[in-house]
Amino acid sequence: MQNLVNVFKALSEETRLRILKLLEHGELCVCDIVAALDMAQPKVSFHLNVLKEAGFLKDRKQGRWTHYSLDDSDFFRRFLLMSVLERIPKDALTEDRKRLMAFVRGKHSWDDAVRSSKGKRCAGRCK
Amino acid sequence: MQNLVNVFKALSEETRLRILKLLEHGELCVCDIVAALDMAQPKVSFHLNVLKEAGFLKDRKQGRWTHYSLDDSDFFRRFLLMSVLERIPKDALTEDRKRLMAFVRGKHSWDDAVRSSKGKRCAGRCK
DNA sequence: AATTTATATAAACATAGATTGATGTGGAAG
DNA sequence: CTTCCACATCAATCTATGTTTATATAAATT
Repeated sequence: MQNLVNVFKALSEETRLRILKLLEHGELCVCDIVAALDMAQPKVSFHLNVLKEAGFLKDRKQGRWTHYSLDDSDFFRRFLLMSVLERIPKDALTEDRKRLMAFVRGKHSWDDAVRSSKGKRCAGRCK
Repeated sequence: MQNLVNVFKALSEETRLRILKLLEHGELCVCDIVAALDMAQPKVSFHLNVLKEAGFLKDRKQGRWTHYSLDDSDFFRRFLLMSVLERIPKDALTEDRKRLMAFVRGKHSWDDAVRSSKGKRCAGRCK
């Protein structure tokens, strides 16, 4: 029963709903999410962990990066995710998406400029 | 968005899930729920109010009593209720039901004893 | 009107959850 | 093997939520 409670607890915080919505169209690394939400990194890591523990997210580690994505392995959670994502007002995430896109663009142009000379690094806010 | 958050917040507490489960088969007055949960009355009233504010319960006042029941007017909440009720392990509520039944039995036998002489009053733990 | 009963509300207190700032870890680059 | 970077974790603080005790309200009975 406590398990069920934790599922709902994970969904009862605005930051976490924003994270889920950001991940709607595919995986993102932590620094992407930090940039999109414009929040301190430990704060974001905290919420990512809550969502992961509750079974809503899975992570994939690759080198220095950790990529998070929606975990659709459980039917109940998947349904909850669906109804959450569709119920978040569209304009609530406009700024997040704007920041995310700007950040990702930054990463790519940086990559292009220094490709094969210095390798990859995180752009913009990651310093 | 905060509205959506509150829906999940209401479901992320064990006492409140127990209340919902108790109401699965029909309305109950506050004193019934207090007896079933074996908790202080203000505590129960607090949780009933959280569930009501979140749109999961409605109330019906009749004389000195307030009867609460599941509010099935909204589709989303109704679905949430369904999946919650079906996911609560059966044995988790055995004691609650036992206490509820004992209490309700108490009310009736008391009623029978004094019917039409003193009118109705709450039995057992309500003193 | 005074009293009793069912429930609600308020204030004080306790606990759990979230935020922040500092530090730790592990991989990759130099 | 040292440094840098992405991320995680920790300890301290702050805030929100739940609990308790006492009191208020309102209906019904006396």
